[in-house]
Amino acid sequence: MLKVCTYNVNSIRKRLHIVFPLMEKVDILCMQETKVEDRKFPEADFHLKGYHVVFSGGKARNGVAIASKFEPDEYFSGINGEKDRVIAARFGKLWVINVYAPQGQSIESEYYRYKLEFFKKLKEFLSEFVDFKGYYLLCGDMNVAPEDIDVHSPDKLRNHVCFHEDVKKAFKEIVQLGFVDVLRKHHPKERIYTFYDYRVRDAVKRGLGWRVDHILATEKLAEKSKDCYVLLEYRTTEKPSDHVPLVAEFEKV
Amino acid sequence: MLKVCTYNVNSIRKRLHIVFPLMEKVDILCMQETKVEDRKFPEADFHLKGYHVVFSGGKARNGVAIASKFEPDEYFSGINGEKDRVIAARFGKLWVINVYAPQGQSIESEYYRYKLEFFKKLKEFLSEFVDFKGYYLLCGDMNVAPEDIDVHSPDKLRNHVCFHEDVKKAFKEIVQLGFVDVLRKHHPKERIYTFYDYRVRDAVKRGLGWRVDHILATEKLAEKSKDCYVLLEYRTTEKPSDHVPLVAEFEKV
DNA sequence: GAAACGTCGG
DNA sequence: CCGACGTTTC
Repeated sequence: MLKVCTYNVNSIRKRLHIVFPLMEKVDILCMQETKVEDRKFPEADFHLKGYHVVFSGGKARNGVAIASKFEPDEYFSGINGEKDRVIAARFGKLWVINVYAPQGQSIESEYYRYKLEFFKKLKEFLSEFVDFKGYYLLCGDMNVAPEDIDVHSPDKLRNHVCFHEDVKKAFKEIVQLGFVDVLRKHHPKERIYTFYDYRVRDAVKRGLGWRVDHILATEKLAEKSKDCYVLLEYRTTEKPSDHVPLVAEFEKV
Repeated sequence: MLKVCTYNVNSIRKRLHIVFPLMEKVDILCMQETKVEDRKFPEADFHLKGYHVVFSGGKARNGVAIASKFEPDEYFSGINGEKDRVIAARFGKLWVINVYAPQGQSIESEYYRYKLEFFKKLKEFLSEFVDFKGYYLLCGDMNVAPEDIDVHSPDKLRNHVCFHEDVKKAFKEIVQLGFVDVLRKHHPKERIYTFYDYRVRDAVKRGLGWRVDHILATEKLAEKSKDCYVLLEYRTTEKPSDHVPLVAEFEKV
């Protein structure tokens, strides 16, 4: 069994106490918002624990990394001239593409236009790069809740940058290139959230969450998926990220 | 036996892991540089451990506090319109006056003039307030090393704001009002430091310290002093202050 | 070197 | 609320 996890760490340096216990449970960990320049990435800590890690980030914001129990055969980072939002690594026949999509701030803002542009560029990249007859995994913090079931109050949130029609459409176009939403394959109707905003008090207790982190697999790979679930305990330990790790299990490819 | 301690905590909120173990060893703890507004002072933590505490500070800088195992009979804070550099409490016949003197930045700076002015005002206050036939303790971070033996390199430091002639004179005038330097009573020739600057690497190991924290007693009280010593172990634990707690032991008054 | 704070961003 | 960072002070 192969376990792959996506987790927005909200600073890798402040989350090592969560990341290493998590690595004991999974084989490949895709991280977003590492918030660290490459030269300051805590690479040695991973090596000391016997893990491999590849990363790509800039100062203070964004940043992505993939940690793994086996060494990637190859990897690259960056699309569209930006190095801190996409990193991909190949493990044998499996390509793992890890994405941190822009949040977008507000519907009217420049950042939202940039977010929509990002999805357009990401779609172009994936159309080129992915062999939809192969084993490809697209995971990360997409900053999109695709359906009403994926947010706590859909009718109140239709103008939110992570739930607006335009961004849902942009995301859907990517899925429709040929991906399967692995969580929904196994839990089509369950309310499962991967993000509880720090700023809303007792968000977990009150169920005020979002499903914005995703694991998407090409069909051939999705056929091998056995389950997909969140690890909420990591959102409720000491000094948590405001995201929740999302795990998918696959038969070995 | 009564044990009184002076300790520049360099943020009370970041030093509770040191302050509470220290309180197990002493009866009265005078703290400087609490660096916290009164409304954010961690008063509840002291009460939870069964200690009394009085404090007076402003935002971010300075700030003084006195914690104790018995309740003070009375206390006040502030001299000269400044509330965050002096606090005093009476325990029966004993008055404890806790001071955080300005550092002074550099000999030429405005802050140094203010430092000299502070000592002048402090002297005036003490002349008025202290009954030199009674039991009074003046302790705190004075930011003055009174003699050559009190700094690691006297000849290199004659222009330092904590070792300049003018500030030594200002401090000496206060002592000569009628105080005894309790550490020097018991250890007249020993090199004992209470401060090792964070910025000098391996300062403790290399002996690059200063004696700028003091416990001064009126003569009647000094007669009852049994010993005075530093607790260097608290400068070498996890997350230390750059100062060292200084303890004086007295027969009960 | 370490602390508080203000600003920016999620 | 919780990050990173720049600034100020010691």
